[in-house]
This record gives sequence, structure tokens and C-alpha cells, in this order.
Amino acid sequence: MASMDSIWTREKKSEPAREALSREQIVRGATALLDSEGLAGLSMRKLAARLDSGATSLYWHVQTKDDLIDLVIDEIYGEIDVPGPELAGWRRGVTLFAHSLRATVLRHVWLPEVIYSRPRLGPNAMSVGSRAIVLFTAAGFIDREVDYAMGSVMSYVIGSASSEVSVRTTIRETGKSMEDWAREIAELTQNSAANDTVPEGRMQWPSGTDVDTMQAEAFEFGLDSILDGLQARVKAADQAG
Amino acid sequence: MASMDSIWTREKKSEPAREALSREQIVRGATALLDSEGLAGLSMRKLAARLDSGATSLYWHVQTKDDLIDLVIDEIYGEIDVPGPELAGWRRGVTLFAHSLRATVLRHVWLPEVIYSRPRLGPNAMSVGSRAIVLFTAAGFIDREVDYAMGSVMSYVIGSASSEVSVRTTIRETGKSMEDWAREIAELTQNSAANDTVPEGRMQWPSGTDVDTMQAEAFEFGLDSILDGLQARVKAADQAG
DNA sequence: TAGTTACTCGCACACTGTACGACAATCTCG
DNA sequence: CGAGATTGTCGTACAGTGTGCGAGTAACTA
Repeated sequence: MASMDSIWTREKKSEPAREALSREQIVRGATALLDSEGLAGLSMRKLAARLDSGATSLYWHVQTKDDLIDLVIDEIYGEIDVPGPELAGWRRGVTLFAHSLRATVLRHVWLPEVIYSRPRLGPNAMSVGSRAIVLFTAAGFIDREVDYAMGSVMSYVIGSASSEVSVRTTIRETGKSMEDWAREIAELTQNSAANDTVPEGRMQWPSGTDVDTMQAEAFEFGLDSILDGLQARVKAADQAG
Repeated sequence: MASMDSIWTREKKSEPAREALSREQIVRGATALLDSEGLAGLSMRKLAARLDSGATSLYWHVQTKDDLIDLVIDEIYGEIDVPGPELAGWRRGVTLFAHSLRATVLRHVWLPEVIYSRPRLGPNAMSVGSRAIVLFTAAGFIDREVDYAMGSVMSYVIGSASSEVSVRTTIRETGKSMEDWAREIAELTQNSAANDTVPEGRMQWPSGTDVDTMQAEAFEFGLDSILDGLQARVKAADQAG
């Protein structure tokens, strides 16, 4: 009996768990690969290797690499949370939404390179959109101004976060401190023709603050400014109506 | 070599002996190729063919494809104009700057895909930055708030314009009108779980307006909001100081 | 005239996305 | 039970990519 148990006898049976590959799994693997190696680090072959499958097997579950990226993006939209206006009022809600969106971009640093490559209308993206619209409607905007206000905030947040990411990865890649970096820029500027118009004493970075907190400060500054502007607009419309 | 290794820190090569191929010519060709075929349409071989040269000849003038793109980007920074504050006051100046920046992105639709891939500090980019800083200094901002305000506006403008581009190219690619497109989204949303929270009657596009003017309207709405917010901030600081 | 520099370019390598078609496992139906 | 359809995997191949290497050429300097 025991002697019958060898690789050869075992091989005949339905030995391999023929499972594994599923669309969800592929999307999850792709996300991990993107997060760890960046956009350029994602290839179908590498992804397949990570999933212990043949490269072209992926194409059964996913039509194209671009489609896969679309799926990943929508998956990530699911990480963003949009509070309802009844919880904290529209302004606090929008602020939380903005911070969540920013954090999501900072968590997936390859996002800025692809997020605008086409309008994504996956379910999660649409859900985020819908809930954001509720928020801005609660603020008192009407008609197309709901879209305008929402679009403005989102454009600012994604633009800001993208710029933050690019600064961070550059610092990480070069290994230089922000101060060193700023000094080099200043030196380069010195030789530049445009230098004469730069105010004296500027262009050196304020020292004593680390990058993260300074970026956070900058982000909040801009966000508050936009929201102030929007709030004033709503109030003015209220008065008129 | 370390760290701060980009084309701008590297030394300029000594004068070439006047041949057909030159760095400027390559940059010009690359720009044209990018504008007509998009980022994915730019390859060293195609570019070389357009310039009637061997593919690897380009590598004498340019270290790497990425460096070439950096050069193109800085070239494009040269298209942006930033008025001085003495011409029209800071707010009007910033508005003109913002419109110029937006127009530049709309003119080079591949820009959003690469603009944030690393902080560009080419001479033209720095010149734009310097002049923008003058503008925001004239507005009354002090210390790091100058940077914050400038960064906020630029993030908004680039984010907005990028989103506009993505909508436009999608419309062009699918050949659908905006109304068709919006209707399809609405139908998809219908079946979505998040639908119950969407206010009734929303999500259908206001008809009778074409995409370009609506996007322009949206852009201006957001820009004015930000500038309102920033202006209020300056006034408050004036009062306090 | 000899040597150095400035530049061009063919070849080759490793790698990419993905079309195709040959396989195998599982399910469906008579 | 057995046969056909469905579902899924994967090796091979093709056209394309960025770019390192080294051989080749033309022009300038000594």
C-alpha cells in the first residue's frame, strides 16, 4: 500500500490544484507590482511569473495590458472615502475627501502617470463621483456649478499630490536632502539669464522643516484657499436668490 | 555623479562642427512627433527616420530617451508667458499666466503623461517659476506662502487642463458626442449600487453647449474661486500686520 | 603627414505586448 | 456511460522597443 505511493502514482491523480488564476488575483498582483516597481516595472511576463502562470494566460482574463491598468485604477478608487454631508457638514466632508484622495495618490505613486490617460468610468470611480456630487450639492451649488466645484477641487488635489510625489521620488532617488537640492537649483539659477528678475534672498528653502510636513502644510494652504473661494461663491448666490 | 544627475547639471558639450544633426533639431523633431502621435508614438527609430539619420546617431547628442523628453518639456516651458505684475496687477497677471499654462497643455496633449514624472529644472521651467514668484510676491504673500500660493495655482491649472485633455481625446477617439457619452454613463450609473445616493435628475449633461466652451467655463470657475480664496488670505494678513 | 577629435551608424541584446493555435481539464447533454 | 462543447493554460513567434559597443569616416590640429 505504502509502496504504491510514489510520485508516479500520485501524478496520475488530479494532483495540481488547477485553480489560481482569476481576474481579481491578477488585478491584485498588478497592484502590488506597480506599487513596488512603478509603472515601468509592470510587464505581463513579470506579473505572470509572480502568479506562477504563463504570460499569455493572463490574456484570457484581461483583454489588454491597458485594460488591466484600468481595472487596477478602479480598484484603487475604492480606497478613497467620501463622507456623507450629514456626518460633518459639506466643508468638513470635502476636506476629508480631499485628504483621502491625496493619501491614495501618495500611496500609489505611479498613479499620476496614468490617471489622466483617459476618463475612467469604472464602478468605483463612478461611486466616488456620485458621493462627491452629493457633498457639493449639499454645499448649495446648483446645476453645472456642482460639477465645476467638484472638478476644481479634484483637479487641485490630484495636481498637488502628483507634484508632491514627483518631488519625493526625486529626493529618494538622488539621496540628497531637500536643502542640498534647493542649493543646487539656486546655483544653477545664478547662471541663468532669468536670474535678474528673481527677488533677492528667495529660492533658498526654509530650513528646519522636513519635506513631509512642509508638503502637508502647502496642500492644506491651497485646499483651504479653494474652499474659501467656493464657500464665498455659495453665500453670494444665497444672498442673491 | 551621483546624485543630481540630469541633463541640466551635466556640462554642455563643446561646439559641434556644424552637421545635419543637432540637439535642437532632434528636440524639434521629437516635439513634432509627440504632438502628432502622442507619447507612445515617439520612438528613437521613428524620430531618426524623420531626421534621415541612423537611430543610434541620436545618442551622441542626447544621453537617453528620457533626457530627450526632459529637453522637449523644457522647450515647451518656453511657450508659457508670465506677465510682470506692473503690467496688469498681480491678479490679472496670474490669470493670464494660468490661461497661458492651460493653453500650452491643451496644445501638447501628451504632456500630462510625463509632466510629473520628475521635477523639471530646465532653464525655461526655472524662468517661468521665477517670474511666477515675482507675481505672487507682488500679491503680498510672504515667505513660504509665496510658494504655497504659486504651487496651488499651478497644481490646479495643470490638473484641470490634464483632465480636459483626457475628456477631449476620449471624445475624439470614440467619435461619440458628449451627449451620447454622458447618456451612456448615466445608463451605467443606473445599474450601479451607488445610484440610490445620486440626486434625481442629475448626471445628464446640460445640452446646447459644446465641450470647449463648457470646459473653459469650468476652468474659469475654479480659477476664480482659488484666486478669491488667495486674495482674501492676503487681505487678512494685511489687516493683521 | 600623422594624430586627435567629432560624429554617424550597423549590429546585437534583452525585453516588451500580444496573436495564434495546440493542448488539457471540466461541464453538458443524449 | 460517452461524446462534444466550453473554459482555461501556455509555448512559440513576431514586430517592435531602448540602447551598449565598436567600427567607420570626415574634419581640425600639430
